[in-house]
Amino acid sequence: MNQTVHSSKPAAKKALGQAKAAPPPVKRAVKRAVKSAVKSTPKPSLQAVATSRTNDPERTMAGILQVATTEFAHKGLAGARIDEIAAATQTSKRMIYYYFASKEGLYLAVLEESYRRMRSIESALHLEDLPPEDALRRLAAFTFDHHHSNPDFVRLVMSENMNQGQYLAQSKQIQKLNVPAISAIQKLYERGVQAGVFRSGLDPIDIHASISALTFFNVSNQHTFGLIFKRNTQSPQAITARRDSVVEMVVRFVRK
Amino acid sequence: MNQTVHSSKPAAKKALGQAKAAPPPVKRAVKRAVKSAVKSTPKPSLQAVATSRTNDPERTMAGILQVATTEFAHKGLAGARIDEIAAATQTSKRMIYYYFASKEGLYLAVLEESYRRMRSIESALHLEDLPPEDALRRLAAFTFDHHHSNPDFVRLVMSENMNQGQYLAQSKQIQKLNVPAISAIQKLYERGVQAGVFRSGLDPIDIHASISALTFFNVSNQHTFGLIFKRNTQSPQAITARRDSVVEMVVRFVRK
DNA sequence: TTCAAAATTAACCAGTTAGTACATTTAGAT
DNA sequence: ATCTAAATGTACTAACTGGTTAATTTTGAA
Repeated sequence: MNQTVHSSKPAAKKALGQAKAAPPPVKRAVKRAVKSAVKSTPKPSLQAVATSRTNDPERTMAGILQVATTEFAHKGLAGARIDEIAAATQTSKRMIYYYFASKEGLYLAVLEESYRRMRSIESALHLEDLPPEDALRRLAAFTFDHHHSNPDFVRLVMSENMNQGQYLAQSKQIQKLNVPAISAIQKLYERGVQAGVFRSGLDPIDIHASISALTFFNVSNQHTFGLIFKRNTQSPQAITARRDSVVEMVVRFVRK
Repeated sequence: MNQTVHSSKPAAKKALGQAKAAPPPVKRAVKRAVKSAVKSTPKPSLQAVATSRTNDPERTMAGILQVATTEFAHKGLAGARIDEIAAATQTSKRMIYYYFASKEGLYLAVLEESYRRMRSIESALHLEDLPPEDALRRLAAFTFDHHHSNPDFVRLVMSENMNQGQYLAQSKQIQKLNVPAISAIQKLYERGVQAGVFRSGLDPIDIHASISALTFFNVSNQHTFGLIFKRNTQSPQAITARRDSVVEMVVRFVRK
């Protein structure tokens, strides 16, 4: 008869396979939260609080996402523990399942949120205002710093590659976000070619791949690399030197 | 009284912290196996086999390691399942613990074995026979192919970086292996500088880092990258183009 | 031939972990 | 003021999972 979609244990595995475990409550809650954010959000004063509960779905979800991001970034999907996420939250495990339906659902939400945040930061670089080579240097240096100061994002991407991209593949959202990133470098490159400072015939995506590779690896493989070559790859000097080297490499690659 | 080193549950956590879970049986078994490999290895003929057991510790261990390598490479340390490894083996779960003491012990053994195998392949490149730039091209192209055709190794390294290198840090063995790798590129680079074709003042380890980054990323991030840029990064043409680009990038970086 | 150590098997176990049932409280709409 | 849906807390569970116990068979050496 009318069960709640599925009966007992196989729930998680189903969600995994279907990518459609997204619970209705989520959207409604978000909508409401936006509203409440507009209207002066009457939070109880610290004094008045004693034993009463405060419903704040937006904050609850945001809190869960924040904690979960750290957990998944540090331990990966398989290594992360829902109980530990719940414990580090202001709320309970029940709420995680209420909003995100499953461990996989939460992981996907974390992935989406992280990608979204990263791309939104990337936007305001104003490469158009600079001469092509300067713009390229700036882009490379910025990407380097970007990865370096967002290790959790890097680790989430590593984790997702361990998962063979199966969760990213489920998210239409994320895949839309990344088209603008490439158009920036494309315009920059074409500008350089027309100015006669860049050699022609290169593929913007290939250039982007190289920049990503050089800057991503610096964070993603810091542990094994540092260990094997007995070198502190994370000292300020090492970081600066490495960034200069990466920028130089990228520029020399496209320069005529 | 005389227990087998440790008594009940904390065994795994101990192995993790101490790096000294290596069970005595291992070395003895290896020694013996070498011997038996010399003396015509009396394996039972296929016909004669029926219900009797055959002791072959070397093969048992090798089989476990092989299966475990695949499992850990695909699912990482946390995602891997001892039961699944055991099931895919000719032998039983008990044997895994007999030889490797714990999940972590097995993981470390896999890591060591993989690093060892990779480095031993890298040896015979004969870069000395080529002019510096050709040698550099060859080294870069080889490294690219090497990573591309050993995705399991790449994934193990990714996994270990997710673990923040804590298992690699336990292995003296592995850390010794990697010094020769850098001396090759160092000699090559110095040769190029003296020949006047490479610019001076570069750091061989930095060059190595760039080569590794460009070639490693191509495998490690193939899933997320391909998905986001809607590009098949693994077609033969794409691979060839990418390799050419990487080689060109490296050469242009060091060239005068 | 005997015998002890090494190798192996099969059944078992206790802690962990994702997920749930159920009861309760909050809050906006009428 | 009332009422209903959304939000939340507590306690629970079934399955999984790393690891073990105890008994058995092989094997090489004396």
